[in-house]
Amino acid sequence: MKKQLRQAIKAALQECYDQGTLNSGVLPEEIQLEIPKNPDHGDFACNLAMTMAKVERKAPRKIAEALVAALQGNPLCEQIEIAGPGFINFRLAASCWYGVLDQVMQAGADFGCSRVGEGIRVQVEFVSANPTGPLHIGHGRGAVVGDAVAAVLQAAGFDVQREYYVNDAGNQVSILGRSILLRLRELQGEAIDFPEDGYQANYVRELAAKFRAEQGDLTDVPETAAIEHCTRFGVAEILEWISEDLRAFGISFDRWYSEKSLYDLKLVDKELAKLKERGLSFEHEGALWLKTTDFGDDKDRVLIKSDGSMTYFASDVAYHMEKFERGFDRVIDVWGADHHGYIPRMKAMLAGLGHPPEDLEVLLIQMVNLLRDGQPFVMGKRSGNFITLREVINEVGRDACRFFFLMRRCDSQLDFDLELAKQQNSDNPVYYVQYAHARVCSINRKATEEGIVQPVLGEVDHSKLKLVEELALAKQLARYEEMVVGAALNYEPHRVVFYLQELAAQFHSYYNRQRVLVDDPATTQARLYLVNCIRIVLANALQLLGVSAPEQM
RNA sequence: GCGCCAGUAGCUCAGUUGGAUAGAGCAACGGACUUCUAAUCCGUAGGCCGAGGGUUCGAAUCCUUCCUGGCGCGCCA
Repeated sequence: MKKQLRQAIKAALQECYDQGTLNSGVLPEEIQLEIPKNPDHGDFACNLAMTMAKVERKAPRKIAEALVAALQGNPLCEQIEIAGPGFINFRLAASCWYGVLDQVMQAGADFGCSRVGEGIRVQVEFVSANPTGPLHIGHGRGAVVGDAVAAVLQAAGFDVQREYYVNDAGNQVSILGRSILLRLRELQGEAIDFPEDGYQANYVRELAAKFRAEQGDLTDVPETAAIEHCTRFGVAEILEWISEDLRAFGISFDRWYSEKSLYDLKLVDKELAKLKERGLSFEHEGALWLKTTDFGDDKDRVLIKSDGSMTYFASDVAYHMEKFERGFDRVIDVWGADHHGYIPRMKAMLAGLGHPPEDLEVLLIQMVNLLRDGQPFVMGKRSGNFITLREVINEVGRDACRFFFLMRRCDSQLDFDLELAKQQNSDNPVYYVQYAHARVCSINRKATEEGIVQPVLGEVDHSKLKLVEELALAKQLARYEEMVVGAALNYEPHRVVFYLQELAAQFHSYYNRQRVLVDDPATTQARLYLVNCIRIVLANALQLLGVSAPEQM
């Protein structure tokens, strides 16, 4: 719809030049059309006359007059007005808007999908929590946002892969291994002195007990090998928990990428060699550094420590180089906001290798403040005082939980009060939206009871839809695809949430004011058609968020 | 000290990438169930968009200086 109008304006502009009513000959790159807040200003407003005032050296209103003269008689438009400082306001014919109903019916579950991202390969890496303990609430937010970002990108036609990076190498997991081993010794009756930096939580004891039951006591095994055994066991077990938790949340990954495999396959060495070859790394005081300051970082960064061990950064560099070698055009990382200091060095690394830094997009997910009855929960993996994501999902439900996490822009902090989220049962916006869907289903059930046949595509008399709220609903549906594209290009799934709330509100209002099943069969058919289009769009949008669309509530 | 994010109604937040009179939801107040589901709807009230300065036809939005809150600034992961 917007495209057609834009095309018409472009043609009108050309006509003005041909006829000499406008002279600059400048063709703007993009003609901006926006949906005005105030419905009195029409369906679309165009600011072209104002932006052209400078090059054209004419008053905006004069330019607008010339354009409007050229646009007269266009069948798309019912009314064209010049308003305010020089806006051109378009009101489209109702028949244009009701055309989208047929598009919704025809496309069904695919309505809203587009091809703007066609042929572009995108990887979304998210969660990627260390496999040293169960997921907590902060991971949950990143998980849902990452999943929804991937979903809107897919809907916009991008070729998307979801990946989880498993930090199964390095210090943290070997601390886990040592912690398990110590608990194992404890089970064997040894008095142990549990270190400060060990994992104190109870699940480590459970892992030790399970290890003992399955693999025995490790009595004659040398310490380093024993720790390694425990590490592998612990990582595998915990990854199992994590993937179960994510499944419960409706999230699955195309690939789980092991950090350890980077080392096993010598990929880290290989990528570091490439950096050296390009003169991007240098030795200093026995360590190997990456010269990130040449590309906007404020310090150079260590890749190999003077004791010969690799930093985390080294494997991250190798991992991201490898991502691009796999052929992704764009790589999206979803991180906790506390890692934001890491972005400049990653972008610097890419720039050094000749990639435009924009190819890597880092989404920072701000903290979740977990509360219960207004009291803050102090979280810490090692202290053992935390609520797992699983417990939260069990307590407040998957739909409410996902919806809640997606309601805000990810770069603002989120207070999550468990009692509030549960208590909100009737006030929670997720039910409001789901209820709208269930209500349409209920109308359909009633229609079937009364022997009314569902309307068929192409056999509906749109002219029976005469009310302003019906037209407004059709316009809202027409906006859906563009909203999804915007959410995808900006990585902002919360737009889908706000759209859903608007559409549901419009529907509820309509429902309360008008009956769908009325005496006149043609009107009944037209209204059934309209509300079922609404149902389809509600379901499609909820699907993007990973929230269910119940038929009955 | 330097950097990142945020600051909009009493509370929680949107704000179409610079557009016209700044919007929702809670909370408050007043109404609507003999109807396809009241988990709903209708109405009232609520504002110095953190503060100052700048950019222009036009600023909550862009630039700048402050203020407040959160988070970072290791040869930790």
